[in-house]
Amino acid sequence: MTDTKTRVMDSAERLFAERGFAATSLRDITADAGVNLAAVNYHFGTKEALLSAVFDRRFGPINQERLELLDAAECRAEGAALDLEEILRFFLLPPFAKMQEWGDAGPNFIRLVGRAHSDTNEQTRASFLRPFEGIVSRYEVALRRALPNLDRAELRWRLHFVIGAMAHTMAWCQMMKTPGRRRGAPPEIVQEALVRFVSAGMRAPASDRGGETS
Amino acid sequence: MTDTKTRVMDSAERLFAERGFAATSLRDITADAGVNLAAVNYHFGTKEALLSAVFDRRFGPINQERLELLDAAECRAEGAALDLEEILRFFLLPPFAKMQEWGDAGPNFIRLVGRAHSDTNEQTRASFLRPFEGIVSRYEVALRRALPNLDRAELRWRLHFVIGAMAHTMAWCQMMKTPGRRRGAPPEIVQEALVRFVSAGMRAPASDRGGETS
DNA sequence: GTCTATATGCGGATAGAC
DNA sequence: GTCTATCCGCATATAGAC
Repeated sequence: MTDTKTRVMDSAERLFAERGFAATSLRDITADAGVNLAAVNYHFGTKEALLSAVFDRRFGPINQERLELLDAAECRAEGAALDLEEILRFFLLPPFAKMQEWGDAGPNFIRLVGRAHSDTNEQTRASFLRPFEGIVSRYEVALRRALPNLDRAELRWRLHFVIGAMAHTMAWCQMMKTPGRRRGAPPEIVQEALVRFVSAGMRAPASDRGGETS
Repeated sequence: MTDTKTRVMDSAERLFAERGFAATSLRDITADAGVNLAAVNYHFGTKEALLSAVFDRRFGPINQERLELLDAAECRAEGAALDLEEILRFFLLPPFAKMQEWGDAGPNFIRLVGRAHSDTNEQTRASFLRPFEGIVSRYEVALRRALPNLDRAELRWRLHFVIGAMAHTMAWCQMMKTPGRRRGAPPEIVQEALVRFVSAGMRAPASDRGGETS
């Protein structure tokens, strides 16, 4: 039996992902976790603080891996521009890699993050979107070096589309096959398909003025 | 002064898009609309029925246009396969075209739909996702004809990524410039960028086994 | 740290006058 | 069709015993 705090976070993670934050009551969570209602306020203070705790526990590690992979590769490259597909791989794959590391609890969090990407609430933005935007800026610089002929605004929009494809895949990650399920492709197949798709999208011929070719 | 029913739907549309369904109370809506609380139950019955009404009002026309554009083009082609980019244009552009037709109220609904794409609630699925899935199946057939060498499962996933890129762009459509705003690109620019991006993604070289080249 | 009990307010929905 | 007033349950959060 794991400890109360962890049990609450696990249940919250799953229920927030399935029903959304506002539609999930603390009673739903504590009933699911098999703990007392008052334990939530004792351990976390408020419902919003619980949401932040749920994000912080797993989103930090994902983003740290994103940064470390990029840093390490840039260090190895000694000033040369990185390969486009490599950069996209570093950006896209950590969520799915961690999902598999985390076992049964992984998909819950990944779904939650997938949905959070289209969330405009101020509470979600604070604990989720703000740190993510730092990552995006960092990758935007790397991508600009890999695609030096692509118009800056166009690159920003394409990065936006990359995030959309990734977020949607995360939100519906239950469509991927895990060892126990019948339907759906294994995560590795989907990940590779995603990388191929967005790599080609980033390299698309540009509009009439200002061209990127290869 | 427009009629009460319309005012309620307009406010609901905006607030559902901004805060989400569960986080928006009927009191928020009626206060924003400047109508009496009881009017909601008189005109719509329940809060869920109001949500359905909000979807039905605008999502039907969008999907009808998607179908009509595809039908008309297939009719003109007289049995020949359509061009990939043309198909994607028919699928992707109606939401944005309608958004601009609808003026100030347009972006609210488009954001709502963008968020709904990653919603797994049963209530949202019923009034939104089910009809959409019919459209997707129809387009999947057309795409398979345009990309006959692409593996079927791979095509499904790529269509999934297309939807993700589109949904994310819809959810953040306030980033596009409308006549009165300073920042952001005009919608036409973004739409074209999206079409170019996903067209290239769909045509990406396939994995080792089973290839699609041009 | 964990429980019971409860304060306090907001939620959707309705009754019934006009 | 529109209003006021209200029912009633559920929400978050807390007090205080153990």
